[in-house]
Amino acid sequence: MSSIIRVRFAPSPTGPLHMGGVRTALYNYLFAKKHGGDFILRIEDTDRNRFVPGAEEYIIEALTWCGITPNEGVGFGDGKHAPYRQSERQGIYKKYADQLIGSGHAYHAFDTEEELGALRAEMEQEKLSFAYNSITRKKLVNSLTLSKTEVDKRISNGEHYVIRLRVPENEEIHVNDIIRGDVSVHTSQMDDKVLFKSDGMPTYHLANVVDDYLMKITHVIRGEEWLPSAPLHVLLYRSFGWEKEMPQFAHLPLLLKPEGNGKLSKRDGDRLGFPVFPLRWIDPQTKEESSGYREKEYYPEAFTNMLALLGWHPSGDKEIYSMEELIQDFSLERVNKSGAKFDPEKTKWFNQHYLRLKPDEILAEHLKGIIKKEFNFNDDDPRIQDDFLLKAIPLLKERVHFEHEMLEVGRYLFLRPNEYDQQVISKKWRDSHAVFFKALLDAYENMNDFSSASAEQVFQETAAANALKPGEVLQLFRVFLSGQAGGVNLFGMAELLGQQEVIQRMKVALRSLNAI
RNA sequence: GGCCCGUUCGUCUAGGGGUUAGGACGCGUCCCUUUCACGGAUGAAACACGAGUUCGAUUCUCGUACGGGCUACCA
Repeated sequence: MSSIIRVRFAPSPTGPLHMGGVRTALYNYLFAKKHGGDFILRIEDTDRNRFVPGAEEYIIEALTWCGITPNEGVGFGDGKHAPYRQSERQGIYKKYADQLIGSGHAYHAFDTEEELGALRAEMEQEKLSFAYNSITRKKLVNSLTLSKTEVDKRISNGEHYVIRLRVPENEEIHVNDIIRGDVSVHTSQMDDKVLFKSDGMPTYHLANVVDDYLMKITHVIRGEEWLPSAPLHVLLYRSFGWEKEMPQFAHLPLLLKPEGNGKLSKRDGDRLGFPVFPLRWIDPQTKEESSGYREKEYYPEAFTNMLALLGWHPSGDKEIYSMEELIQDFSLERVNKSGAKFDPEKTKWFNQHYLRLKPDEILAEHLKGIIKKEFNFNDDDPRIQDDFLLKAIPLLKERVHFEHEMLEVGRYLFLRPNEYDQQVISKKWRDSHAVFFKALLDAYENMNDFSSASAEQVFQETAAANALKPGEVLQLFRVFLSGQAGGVNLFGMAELLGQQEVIQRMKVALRSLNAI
């Protein structure tokens, strides 16, 4: 009786989703698709203080851009288990918290945040740490130390309270993790976590377990930062009597910053010069802008390919993976245990790879857009016509990692040079070369078929006729055409520019050298 | 501090009791190209340390070191 696989990605809308979150979503998605299961997007917005407007929309847009599309959940059509936003499920949780109180697995606690904070500070003074647990709960203000009438009175008086899990004494709690195997924690190390807050909202722990149960989640795939609270969740399933329905856990290794130590964070990206977010984000409060992979012209397939391999690896050497192939090959068993430092260089390499795979027609179309934006050419300008652009792309696409670099690298294909590389001129130019270039000009003017091959042939012949090795004048020719010492294939460029333009550019250059 | 998790080239990783420890990014050299890039070839570059088990450990076990995570009425 294999029930259908159901997984969920459950971010909280406290800001833009960062790439670590995207990877978690990706692994969930891959696992679900691999097994023909469901992938659900649930929004965990139980913390009203940290709610950030726009964050939920950002999450949906980011997943969509990456091609990681939930088939159920917020923003992706209603499913059987709607709503998928925890703030809209608020009425559900209290009942379950009360169930735990009824069965003796949880209790009311009246200690205020301030009181506990003071206690904590006090103990820290003496180098001790405070935990609300099986020892300290006996000395604090809760339904275990207060009489039933006192508790009822406080509650009916509207006094604020929280509901805490009553962690059993002296037990080993085991979590069977698909990636890490058996992980166990002794209950003496656990504290009586708050399940239900005094503002009427559940905490993550309660809401998460209840929703996963209600939504029939079979596998919880999430970041390693949740591993320490996994035993608590196991305890919750047990306390509810849901052990048979308990999902399997898989805790993913963290994404680490490229340099130094620690978890990859918002700050690293713009400091180190790469995005940590899939999409650009402008903080609604501070107006601070964080760059995104999409706006930096990374392709989503390059981004997801890179992300998939950061923590997971197939048994072979294959590295270029389409989403379909990832779904084919993915397995949680092959997810690594250790954290992975993110490498921006390799991400660029992935992008370069996918750029070369793009059809020239697409790149030409995009280049047209870039040029129009940059130069204000007329619509009928020959330099933005398809046939011209289509010939330019092969010259450019091999030398760039990103589309916008095509213009940076090949600016001179579209504009005449306004200055010439002086190093080349002073190193290579001899007044005696004027004879050769005048002859070349002449020869080019008289050509009928001006192609890359014929232009090169004529160049060679003219050089020979002038007793010159081509190498002596080739780079000068390049500088005359482009202004630059290096660049795209020289005679390919000549063919692209065309006979008349080549002649024009040569004349301008030779005049500036007083050679003609 | 306590608890939990981890540790193969600089980075991502494959491998797994006996291997010249493999690949990719990056870096170096050479070839191609009279440029640059692409491509091709090639080089440098790793099993954290110490015990134990074993004929033999990078691989298994235990410690140590180091790294990371968690330790809120945040997720």
